[in-house]
Amino acid sequence: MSKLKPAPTLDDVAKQAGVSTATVSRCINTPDRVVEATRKRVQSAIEALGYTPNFAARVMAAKRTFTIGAIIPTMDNAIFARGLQAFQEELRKHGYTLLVSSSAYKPETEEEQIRTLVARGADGLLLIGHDRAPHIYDFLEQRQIPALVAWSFAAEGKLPSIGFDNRQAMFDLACKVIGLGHRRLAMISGITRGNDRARLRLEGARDAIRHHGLDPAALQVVETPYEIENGAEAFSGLMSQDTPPTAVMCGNDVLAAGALLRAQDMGLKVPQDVSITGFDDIELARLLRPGLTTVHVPHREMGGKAARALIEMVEHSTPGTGERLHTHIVERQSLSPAP
Amino acid sequence: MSKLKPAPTLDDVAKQAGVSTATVSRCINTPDRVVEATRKRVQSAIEALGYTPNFAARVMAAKRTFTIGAIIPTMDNAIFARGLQAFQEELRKHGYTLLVSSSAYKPETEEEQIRTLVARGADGLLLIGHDRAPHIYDFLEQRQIPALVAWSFAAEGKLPSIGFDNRQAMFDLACKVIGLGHRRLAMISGITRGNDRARLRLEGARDAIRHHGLDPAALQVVETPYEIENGAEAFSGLMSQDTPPTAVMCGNDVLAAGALLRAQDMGLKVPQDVSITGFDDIELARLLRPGLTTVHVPHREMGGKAARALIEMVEHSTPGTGERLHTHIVERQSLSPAP
DNA sequence: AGTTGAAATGTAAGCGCTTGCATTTTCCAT
DNA sequence: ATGGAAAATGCAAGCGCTTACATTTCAACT
Repeated sequence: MSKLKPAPTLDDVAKQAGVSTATVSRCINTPDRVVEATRKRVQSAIEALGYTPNFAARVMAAKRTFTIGAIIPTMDNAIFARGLQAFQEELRKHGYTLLVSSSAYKPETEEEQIRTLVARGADGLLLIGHDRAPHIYDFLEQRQIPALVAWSFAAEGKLPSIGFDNRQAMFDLACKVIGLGHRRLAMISGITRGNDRARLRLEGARDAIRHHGLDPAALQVVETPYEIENGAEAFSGLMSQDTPPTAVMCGNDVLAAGALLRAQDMGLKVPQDVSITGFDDIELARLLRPGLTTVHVPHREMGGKAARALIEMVEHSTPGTGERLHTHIVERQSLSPAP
Repeated sequence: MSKLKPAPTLDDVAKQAGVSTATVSRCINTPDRVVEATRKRVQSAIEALGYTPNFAARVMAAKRTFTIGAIIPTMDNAIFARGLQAFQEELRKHGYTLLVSSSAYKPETEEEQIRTLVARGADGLLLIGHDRAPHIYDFLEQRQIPALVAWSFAAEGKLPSIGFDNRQAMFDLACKVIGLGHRRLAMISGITRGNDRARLRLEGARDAIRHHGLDPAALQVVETPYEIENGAEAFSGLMSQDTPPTAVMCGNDVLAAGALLRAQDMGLKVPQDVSITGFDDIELARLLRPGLTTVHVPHREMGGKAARALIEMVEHSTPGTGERLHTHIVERQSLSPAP
């Protein structure tokens, strides 16, 4: 019944204001290049018509989207939530919009998402970690898409990175565990294939074993996807051996939460019977009982700095500079001296 | 130094394959309208060139984006994570991409995001809850943008909704609390302004008070934003009164987690000294100790159904049909009979 | 009043794709 | 072989915007 007016266009506004489309465009994009009186007239035309610029058309004409894409391994748990939130907030301050997608920890999916985001005209990309097929880096370079890695710092990476030293951080934590007298250790690691953060964390733990002159066999390792249930399963597998570990280090807080939960279900007291540690210091770590001893990662700082660095790359076509952020151990109650 | 080839276009592919651009376009969009041999030739040209269609151009020409926008109040905690994940997965199955943004619980921001998403050509919109300024509904209608509400069911809403009955659910929970003998009750509610979920949950609790013939003053109410710290603060405020409540119902699990944590810090035993309940049944509810008694919301089901309903609306221009989903109380350890 | 350069505005050419319509090719029944 | 309908392909007009370049307007000087 009702007439369907199509969305108003620049032309409609121009006509209504009695100016050319170029002037309307300038009013929107470079207001100072238009005289006051005209600007006002255009402004009221815009309001009268309820005009909103068509994004796709603008992109086509201007070759800029003011959009930054980010591909994170998962949205499901809180690991990336705070850092990404900070990233988005900083972007917003500079007039950029964030497009997020998740790769579900699958390299193929990540590649597809990268292509999608590039096709959508992302001015820049935020990627997590350094491990990915070389041809992806080639693609990015060929297309001249500024990209930055976060959550993992590597001075000599293909892309600049803003992150921390996963290996060193886990090394420090493992040293602390060993220093507390633990000699039968286990690590519940994330899947290391295609995931340098997981791999480096595991390496860091191994470094510590070596550093303290312990038998490499003193560290049992289980690899499993980052999910609560998997942490729980891995934990019970580990603890139902004849001589179970006295400390279980987890590749991240989610896995640790699963372990902790399962420990309680098994009637094991943490930390009296077994110590558990995490990594990331997500909010959950503070909420669990006992509180989780873990590695604190400066998520918000990382997100904010990554945003600024990426914008710098996009706007000035600079190669971009990385930065190594500091982590520290947060001691709560889940780690204590070996029994 | 290196030559910067611009991204290959349809024209390049057409030239390389020796066909017209129309044929290349058809190869991509309607492969069955192109003969086998041609299709192969085009396909290899695409691969040889590393061609990716330009999204903005496609949108301009086709007036379709295969993009659905969603505006959620927050990404910061897990309240919307699972439902949204399911929503996205279902969308993906049907070839749609999800664009998410968060309004930070601010109506003005929500409106801005709606406009942005529409400008970006979203084929449809997912909104949370029914409370918003009428002119937003007018805008959506005028622009003919299919939109659906989730997380709150209302048969007579301006937009179809796929959600549950917040009021009834909280009523049921409150009845259970009262049935356990609690007579001094408190509710830590989310901010009700512009948030029908929060408002209806509070109403439900009040309904229960009335239903059991209790003095309305038997229910103390504190309104505070949905953040852990606020839940904690509200809780200590409530408990440091002369005759504190014996049961504190929280507007959601995040608030409840804060309350629980603070209770422990205050040396209060839950549920012996005070009972605490939540709402939503996010993962956290299961991880806390004691486990949180809460209202289970079928997040994944809701997300999946919302996606299907919205796609239906988009593709067939139907008005869309809502659905009321069922919730149920999950009993864990944080609620027990009054002391 | 007449110049003149700067500021404001207008003109129009694309940006890369889809799609209605026109044209050519294919293939079958005759 | 051949006519003709159906299938395949080509042609070209936009989609709504930005921006280089052309033109007009304006104000400040002679």
